[in-house]
Amino acid sequence: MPELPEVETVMRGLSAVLQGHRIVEVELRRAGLRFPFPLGLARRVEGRRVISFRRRAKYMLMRLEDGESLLIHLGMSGRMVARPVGDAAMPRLGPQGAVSDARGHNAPPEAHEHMVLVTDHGWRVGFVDPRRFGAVDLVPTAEEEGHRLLSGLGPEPLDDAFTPAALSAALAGKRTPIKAALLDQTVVAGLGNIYVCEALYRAGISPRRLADSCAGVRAERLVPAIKAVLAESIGAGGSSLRDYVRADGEVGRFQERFAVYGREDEPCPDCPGVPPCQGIQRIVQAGRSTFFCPKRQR
DNA sequence: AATCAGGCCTGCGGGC
DNA sequence: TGCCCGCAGGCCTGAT
Repeated sequence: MPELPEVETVMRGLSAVLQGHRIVEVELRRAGLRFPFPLGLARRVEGRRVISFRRRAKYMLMRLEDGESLLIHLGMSGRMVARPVGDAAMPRLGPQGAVSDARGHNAPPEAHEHMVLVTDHGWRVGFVDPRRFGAVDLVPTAEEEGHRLLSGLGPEPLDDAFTPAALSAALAGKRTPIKAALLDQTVVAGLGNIYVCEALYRAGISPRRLADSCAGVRAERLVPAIKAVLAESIGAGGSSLRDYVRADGEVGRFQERFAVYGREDEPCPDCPGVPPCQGIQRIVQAGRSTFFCPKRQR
């Protein structure tokens, strides 16, 4: 589910619930996810106050007092759910960070809720991840960037440092299709299958074009397209291909604005009617679906 | 060094 | 209605 805009939205939802509060208990329902939970996870988090949050690519970092950060990655199917303890209303933090249906606090735990943080202000925040491709780790706050999952990441696409020149340098010499290059987190960090498709569409670049040939003038179109689609999605609360609700009670709605993703055989929104384009095509690249308009994207 | 297929897991929707 | 198959938003590993 979660690419950069979704992780950003979830992180903001978590921040609204947790920042400034103390974790009084950590419940672990299994030994780990993609890899084992860090040694002493519960002991090292319990009793600590949550200082702040930040996001790096698709990773969330929850800074705790005493200098450690809880790193959370949602993988493909991860989401956060939050509910006040002992209250009739039971908000949930969906993939976008938040609140939905009501269940009694004695209701059985949600399926695949692998870790729960209980706070001193009476909230339970759970990490639900059916496919278990997610990850949890602890890292010294001063050494976050050196964590093995973060150290190799490329630039943040919304940072000023992510410029056409920087992207061109990263693409130069790459003999792989631009679609695959943009999914490479060392080139730019945080894009996934959906937003790569959408950004290439906006930039009018074929997903099959060699990455090397996108350095230069095409990067001048690609970088603003990437920034725009991410910023618009964050502004819409991310996209939800499943049901979920945010902390403010709104669902992420950006999926309604996808131009190409998941729209095989639908007309391309920007092609003029005559002669009609053949519509959005789906192809498979590196084992993943790519959606694009062959007429508009060259 | 760079690139790609395969694997990790479970759930869901479409077709029969 | 029910079963089976293909597919899914990420990322790491190993083979080439």
